[in-house]
Amino acid sequence: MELTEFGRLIGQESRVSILLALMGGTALPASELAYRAGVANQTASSHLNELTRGGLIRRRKCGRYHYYELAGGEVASLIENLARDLPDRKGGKKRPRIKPELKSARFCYDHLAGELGVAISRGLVAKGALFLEEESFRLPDNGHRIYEDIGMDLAALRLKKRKLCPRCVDWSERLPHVAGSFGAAFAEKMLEHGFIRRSPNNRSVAVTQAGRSFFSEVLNLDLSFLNRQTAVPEEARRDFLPAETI
Amino acid sequence: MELTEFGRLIGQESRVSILLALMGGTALPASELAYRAGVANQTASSHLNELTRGGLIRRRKCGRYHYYELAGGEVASLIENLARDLPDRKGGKKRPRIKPELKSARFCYDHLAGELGVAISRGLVAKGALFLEEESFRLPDNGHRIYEDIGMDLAALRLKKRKLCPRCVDWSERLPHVAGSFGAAFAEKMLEHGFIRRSPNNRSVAVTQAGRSFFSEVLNLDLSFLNRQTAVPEEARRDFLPAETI
DNA sequence: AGAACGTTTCGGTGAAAACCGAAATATCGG
DNA sequence: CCGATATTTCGGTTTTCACCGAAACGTTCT
Repeated sequence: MELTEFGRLIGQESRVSILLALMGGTALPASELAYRAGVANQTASSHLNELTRGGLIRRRKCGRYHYYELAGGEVASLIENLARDLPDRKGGKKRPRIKPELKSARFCYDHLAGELGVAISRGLVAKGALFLEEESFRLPDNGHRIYEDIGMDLAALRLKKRKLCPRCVDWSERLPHVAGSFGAAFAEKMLEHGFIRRSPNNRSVAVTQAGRSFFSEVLNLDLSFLNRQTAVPEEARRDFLPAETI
Repeated sequence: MELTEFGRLIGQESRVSILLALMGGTALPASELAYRAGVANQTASSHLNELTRGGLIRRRKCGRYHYYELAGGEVASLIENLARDLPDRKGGKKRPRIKPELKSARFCYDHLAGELGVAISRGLVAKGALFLEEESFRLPDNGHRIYEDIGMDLAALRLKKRKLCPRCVDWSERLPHVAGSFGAAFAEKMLEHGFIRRSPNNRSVAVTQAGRSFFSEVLNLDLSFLNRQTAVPEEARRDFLPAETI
């Protein structure tokens, strides 16, 4: 894509809202995206069309529903990296505050990011279950007890053509955490075991009681950052969604 | 800055032309930028205003001339990285061809990039005058004969607060080369010694005969990539500047 | 088949903004 | 001080495009 073309696409609030809504990696139907962007369905439809033509998102039809999703992990990291590296305007107003629940734990496309994502990667490294290398992480050749215990099949992951465990430098934390097929599979396992739960509203993630035990006992993580925010006991699907800040 | 705001700024051909014209790191007067963008001075002036307010460029007044330049190396790498990572539109037209003279050797803000930049960094590493590390390069503690011979003062560079020799992953080559205060000082020395010459039209760089000797004899570089393009014996300031592709 | 629903296409409106001519401002060189 | 040059500000025109109402299209449900 052209630089100008890309700029035009992300130079408009509604389209950015759509992209940010998709940053969690889940596909969403057109009307939901229209709702989150705060525009009529027709308007969103044309935006979705442009984003698709630009190669940033793609469409999966499912009956009468049209699900849209990011065109790939590269697009997600492109946007995250961009948001991370934008210069602070000198005299002007500073960057808007990051939502606390996004800062502490969120999905970055298909793997975990935020303080939790960084902490997990650190914990795995500390346990010798992951090695920090120059461009990416590396998994131990013989696997690791931790992965067996949660039922991950590393051999299957190695066969995929996708990068196994590249480093992703966090937008909010500016620290590396593990991405790629391993990062995605690990996050998936965390969901399966009920250690984390996705928010229905955005890409933030809540750590369950079982998750707290797992992370603190198996990975020795310090989860104090989770207590900073006032705990919301039961998160309901909100009818009004405030505009997403990345 | 805001994601949307940034997108709006680079979502317009004239403003992108201005930014690309400044990517070489040299400050240019307003009228020159208007000329390169192909718009009237008044139009360029308003664009320059917006880019300045967005923190992407800054102004240095010099008498009746107003010189504009990129706000810093971070902005340059932001744009280079962005251009590098943009997705290819699937069915659509592919990315425009890179100009050969930009591909082979160019300035990236204040250091050398392109095939020449990558080759130099490689050559320095091969000579033991530079070490490739995780996030950045490293210089030998005792300096190196090469730097003495070209008159570089490494001690002075170490005192600057700017990063000494970070890695910059090339937009066209997708390979690391050396940036930072060292990268800038090295490029400056190459200019001083007449090993390279800047194009007056864009940020491309020509290697002189003396430069060829230096690079091939001192750094053992294979400079065959310089012969791919039809040599332009004397590059004149062109009156008509074709639109810059990044 | 017909109603209901999600989505897209079409057409028109209104607002934003890219652009330039003219005039204002600032500096330089006599 | 005056004319020349570089740049910006102001005003007005034109283009672009975000937006939504209405209608068309496709799928599901009954």
